Amino acid sequence: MAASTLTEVARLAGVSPATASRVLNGSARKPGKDIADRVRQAAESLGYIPNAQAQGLAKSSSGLIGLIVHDIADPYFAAIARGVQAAAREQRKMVLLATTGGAPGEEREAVAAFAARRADSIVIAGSRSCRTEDQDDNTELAAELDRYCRNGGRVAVVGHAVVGATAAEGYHVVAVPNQELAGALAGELAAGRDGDFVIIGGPEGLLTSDDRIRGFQEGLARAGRAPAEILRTAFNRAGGYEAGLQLAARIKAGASGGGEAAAPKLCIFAVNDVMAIGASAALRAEGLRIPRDATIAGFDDIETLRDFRPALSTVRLPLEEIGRLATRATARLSGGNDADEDEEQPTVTGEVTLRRSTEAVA
Amino acid sequence: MAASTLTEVARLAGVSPATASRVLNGSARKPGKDIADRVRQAAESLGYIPNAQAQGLAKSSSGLIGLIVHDIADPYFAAIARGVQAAAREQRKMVLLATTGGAPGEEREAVAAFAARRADSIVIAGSRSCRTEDQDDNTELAAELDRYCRNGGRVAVVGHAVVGATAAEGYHVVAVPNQELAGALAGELAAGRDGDFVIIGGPEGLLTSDDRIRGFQEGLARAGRAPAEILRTAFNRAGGYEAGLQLAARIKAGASGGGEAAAPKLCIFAVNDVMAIGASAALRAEGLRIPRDATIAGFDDIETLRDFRPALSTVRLPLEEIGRLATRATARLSGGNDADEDEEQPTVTGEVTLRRSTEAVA
DNA sequence: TCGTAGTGGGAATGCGCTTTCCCAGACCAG
DNA sequence: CTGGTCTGGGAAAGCGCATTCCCACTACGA
Repeated sequence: MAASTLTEVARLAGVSPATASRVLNGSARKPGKDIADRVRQAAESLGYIPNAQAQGLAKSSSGLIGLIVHDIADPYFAAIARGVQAAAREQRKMVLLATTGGAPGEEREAVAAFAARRADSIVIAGSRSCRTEDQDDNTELAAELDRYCRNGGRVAVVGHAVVGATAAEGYHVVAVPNQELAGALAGELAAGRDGDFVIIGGPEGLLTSDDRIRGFQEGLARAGRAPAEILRTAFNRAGGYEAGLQLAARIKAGASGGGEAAAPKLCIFAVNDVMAIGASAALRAEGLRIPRDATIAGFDDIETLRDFRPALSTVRLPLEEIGRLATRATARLSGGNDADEDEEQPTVTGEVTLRRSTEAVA
Repeated sequence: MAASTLTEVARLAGVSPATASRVLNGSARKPGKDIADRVRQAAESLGYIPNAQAQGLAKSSSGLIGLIVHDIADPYFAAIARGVQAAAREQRKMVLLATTGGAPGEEREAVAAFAARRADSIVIAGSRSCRTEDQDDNTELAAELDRYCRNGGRVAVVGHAVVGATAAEGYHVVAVPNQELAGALAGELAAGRDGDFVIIGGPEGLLTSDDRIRGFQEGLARAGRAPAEILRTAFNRAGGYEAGLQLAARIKAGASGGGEAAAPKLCIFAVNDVMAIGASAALRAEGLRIPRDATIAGFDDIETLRDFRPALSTVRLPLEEIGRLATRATARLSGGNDADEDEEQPTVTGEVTLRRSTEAVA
């Protein structure tokens, strides 16, 4: 038994398919009450479910929102996804998920797939990369997005514009003040502390990571501190762990080496919480304690990680809200005047959140 | 400029749409090489992207897999989602996401929406509920799923069959041995420990929670221990925290009250990791230490939570694998003989993982 | 030489729905 | 009573593609 069609419903109700369509799926024209009831009843008794594909074909709009993330199991993306999902529900749309591991090439494929499905809009989360090895893929990704926009699609990208994208119609960027916030964090950390700073960053060219690093250095400079050394590693827990091991060795060497009064403690800034947790685990595995032997801060304020001990100092980012904003941005139809559109853009703000992991121990 | 169509490509290449279709999208008939090249080139120059909606309409199959979870930001579901996504990619399909908060009513809506989109299959994750208040919704959900299956859809549900679902064709259940594993956990915890046990469980009627509770009690019984008291609370961190506060008060009362030799320590079993973490946080907030003042174990072995201190004893569940299995189960076409189908079903196993949080302190 | 199978391409139909266009009847003012 | 405007319903034309026929042509054996 195949799913029943509008035509069948119409026949059962004794009306034309046109009328059935008008009553079952919103239309400007409202058929008479008695007829409407008949149709609705027929639909009910047949268990009619409109074929969204056909509807999409006919109306050329699918009710789909494409979401591109690196990894849906990463709590950072999961939080954003929750926001996207919530906003999608507001718009009575469904979200199509694509995970790419962050590779621009796969992102391009995902965009193409979304375009093929005629997704009404696309939300791209996840750090943009401008590494030279990604250059070609980025160009293609930009071209694909461009085409998608020209064909009427709306896209929102979290953080940074896709490298090389020409600011087409319908292209939104939800700016995240990574740099400013990292600077503020550095400022607060620098106050009343005299040890050196070390940054555990992602691979060079990852825009989010680079912004946070740059901002942190700027903040340090403003506080009259020397720039921090930068350790490059993978942008995930494993990377943080690895860097943490290096630092642990260094700290232990410093502690045993210097007979002088307690060498000023190292303050570690990992460019995201997950890396910070990895680094903490490494330090702990090496027998070091936080904040006694070193202090550490992250970025993002991942919800799942808030129960960690020592509580991680970090920068709170309204991840879910970001997802929501991005999604909403793609929803604004070209109805209003363009000027308005730019004004209304709500802006994302974060908040430096100092916790135990960077406290001075008595 | 609208997206270009197959017809346009065909015209540019100087062939019929039929031929263009045959070369661009796999067909049994392979047109001649020269023609194929011409078509491909035309498609390339036009930036042709096939309209998946139209394809779906014509072939009546969408290349979509629907995934239903309670909350995508919950690491449990995020992990499963990752597996589903991976399996979907194997099948060259995309995943459509729906979050329901666990309400059967919303799950029904999601199934209907997936059916409307003609999703090829649906994967339902998340604990089934058999609370009386959900009874009606469950019935409707079951009916909806039934209809979906009858219309050729395949569905896989993680853990338990939807209450009231008639085992239709194409309905798979990925069994998770919650009960057995909880029993094993209880057994291992009971060995060499004499304090009382307390279970922090979800609301009565949540099947997953109930299974784990039942299994744990059985395990306790096998070990010759009295059944544990059960605290019912919300199936999330907040619930765990709340229960933790209660227990903390109780522990403190017991400690101060009894002048006798150290009252045997309480061992807490929270039916999932997130709740366990919540409970731990509550205990800590009340000045109690784990495992010194009480021991605690969870269930799931959520990846993000593994760096927690004290490391949480738990039962490792291959969440990602579960998502993958569920998705693959829906992929098996009715090609093979049915007998085979049942044999091959790979089975999910977990592993009791004792860590610091349940160690006996010296 | 003719007949037949086989090959490769095109015309046409339909997937299920929306929407424009058309038409019959109702209703009102003149 | 007639001409006009609404109103509400139906017919039909797509939306973009897959696919079933059908046909022209070639190749081959008899």
